[in-house]
Amino acid sequence: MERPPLADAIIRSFDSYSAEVRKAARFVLDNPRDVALLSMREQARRAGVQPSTMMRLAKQLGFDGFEPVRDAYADAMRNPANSFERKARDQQRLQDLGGEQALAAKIVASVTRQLEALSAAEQLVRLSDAARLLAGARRVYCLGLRASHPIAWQLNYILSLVGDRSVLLDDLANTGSDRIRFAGPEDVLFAVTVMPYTQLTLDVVDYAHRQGVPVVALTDSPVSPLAKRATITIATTTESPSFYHTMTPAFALAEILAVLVAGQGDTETLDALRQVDSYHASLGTHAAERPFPVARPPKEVQ
Amino acid sequence: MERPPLADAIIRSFDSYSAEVRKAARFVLDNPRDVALLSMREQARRAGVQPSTMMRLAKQLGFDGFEPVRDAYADAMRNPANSFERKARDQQRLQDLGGEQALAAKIVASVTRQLEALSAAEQLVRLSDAARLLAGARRVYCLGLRASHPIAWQLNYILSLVGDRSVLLDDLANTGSDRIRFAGPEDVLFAVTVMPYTQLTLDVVDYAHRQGVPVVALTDSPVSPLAKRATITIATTTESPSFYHTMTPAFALAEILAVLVAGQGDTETLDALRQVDSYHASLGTHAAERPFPVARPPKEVQ
DNA sequence: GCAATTGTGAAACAAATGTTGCAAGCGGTA
DNA sequence: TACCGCTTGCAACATTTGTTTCACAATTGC
Repeated sequence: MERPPLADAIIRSFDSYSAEVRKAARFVLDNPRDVALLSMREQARRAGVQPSTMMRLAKQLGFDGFEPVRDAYADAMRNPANSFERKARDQQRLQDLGGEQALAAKIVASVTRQLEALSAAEQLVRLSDAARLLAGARRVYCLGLRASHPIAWQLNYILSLVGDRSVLLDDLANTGSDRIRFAGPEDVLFAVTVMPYTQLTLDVVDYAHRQGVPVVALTDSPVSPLAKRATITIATTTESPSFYHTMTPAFALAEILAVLVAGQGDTETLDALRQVDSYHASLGTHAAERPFPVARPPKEVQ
Repeated sequence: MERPPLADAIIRSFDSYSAEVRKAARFVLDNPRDVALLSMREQARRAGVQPSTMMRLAKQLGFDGFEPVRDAYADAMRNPANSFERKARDQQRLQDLGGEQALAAKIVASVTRQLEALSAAEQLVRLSDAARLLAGARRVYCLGLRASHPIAWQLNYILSLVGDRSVLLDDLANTGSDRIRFAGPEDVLFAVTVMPYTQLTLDVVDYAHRQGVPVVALTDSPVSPLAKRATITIATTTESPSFYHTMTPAFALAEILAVLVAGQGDTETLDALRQVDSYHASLGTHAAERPFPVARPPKEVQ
């Protein structure tokens, strides 16, 4: 299914839909396969919408009911964008369209391969060990400077959603890491740096290590200078076909780690999320479209 | 669906089936797609067989009923790339792992699949279009708040390595986006937000749009509120098996986009990188692990 | 050739499906 | 305030679904 049947039509008239119908349309756009594979009611459920709304969407698209819509999507799935054929064609197009898109595709391929490798057994063990360590900590100090900033920030952000134990060691006026002074053996320092290693990060980790603070290191090698000081080292790759190394695998790891740590909280996590939700609701932080990040009933949280 | 789920099992025991069940099995083998897309009764009709016979086939295959069979085929259709074999293997491994590691593995798998999708032809076209637009801009304003911060930050960071045209619209004291006042039609605003959309981001984009500033939007749907104001919309997914949506695909996109933009600079980019290198060398930002100054052309800079 | 076993078709079931109609809710207008 | 049109959720509808049951037919072994 290269281009889902009604995608264009939906996008074109999306603005004229009502709020609920939009939710339905969103679902259809995002999950074209499920339109054919799931019952309408099930789709309504997942889209967070009444079955009647799916009907309304179908009718607004000019159909008698939802079944014809399903049929359209089923047809599209029957003659598959023959993955073989299509890949060949895509490859061909890359050749034609020159270096830029080819480079982008190469990077995607490279990063994808690196991500896949993250599900190696030992990685998972490391991750869950690290999660347990972080979950048990009084406070979690997050440190990632320069290129590693997004990674540390992301961990701190997600942890901050579900509690107040996380501290981001970053600030204006070069005072970011000062708060590490208050860390002790019952805390944990989460530190990120990859080659070329940021000196300040190493220094702070060194200090924390001497103070007996356990360290979870996210870095690019088990023999990186960070790893030496770390209680647990999570290693990832940063290779990229371009001039700039990629931080995407590290970012993914931090995200997963954060989710695992939050998951250890269980009910407290859910409470905190609900609280975050109502907080932002009363502040009007978000454009009103759907409740906070809990996209679906959070039954998968553990 | 390279290899239909139960093909092997069916072929293996085909001979032991009765005449009617064989008809059913034959149909399943010949029309694997229809197994997922049609109702069981309809399949029975087409196979020239009673519904009960389909049931019997399912039970002979070791299932409780026909629905699980359908599910198996539906799963196979959802990610055509993943061969059945591989999925089975992954599934097996998940069983062996604890809930926590299983969740981690699931997230990795999900994100990997989403990343793969980024190399679709239209995505690449969008990316390179966006890159061209950004490369031609006088200034590039980067805006991403809350969960989208790492994405905007990353683009700004990489662009800052190779020039001084990038401005991050973020700051202390809620003054972050003020500088958008200076943007005009010869600049570009790069804005990121996903559901639930940050109101301030939408407002700023709105303002910039009215000022005639071209907008490159990185968001989660072609019908997101961001997309309406955007000159070019790059859409990505954020689904995750966990309670928190993933920003990893968006992060990867930003990284790639940044690299493409930097690549347009060519010689200037290389000059800038060399300069960055010597700058950090003289400040001692990085731990000297690598021979310094860089012997080879500096293709990797932090 | 008969009994026992197996395979088959038809009818019946509850559950789930697609669809419809209606009343309550909402925001804007007179 | 009363009214309007539009949107939304709910309950009900007739079908259709997957599944079970059972009587009958076919096949088998003796």
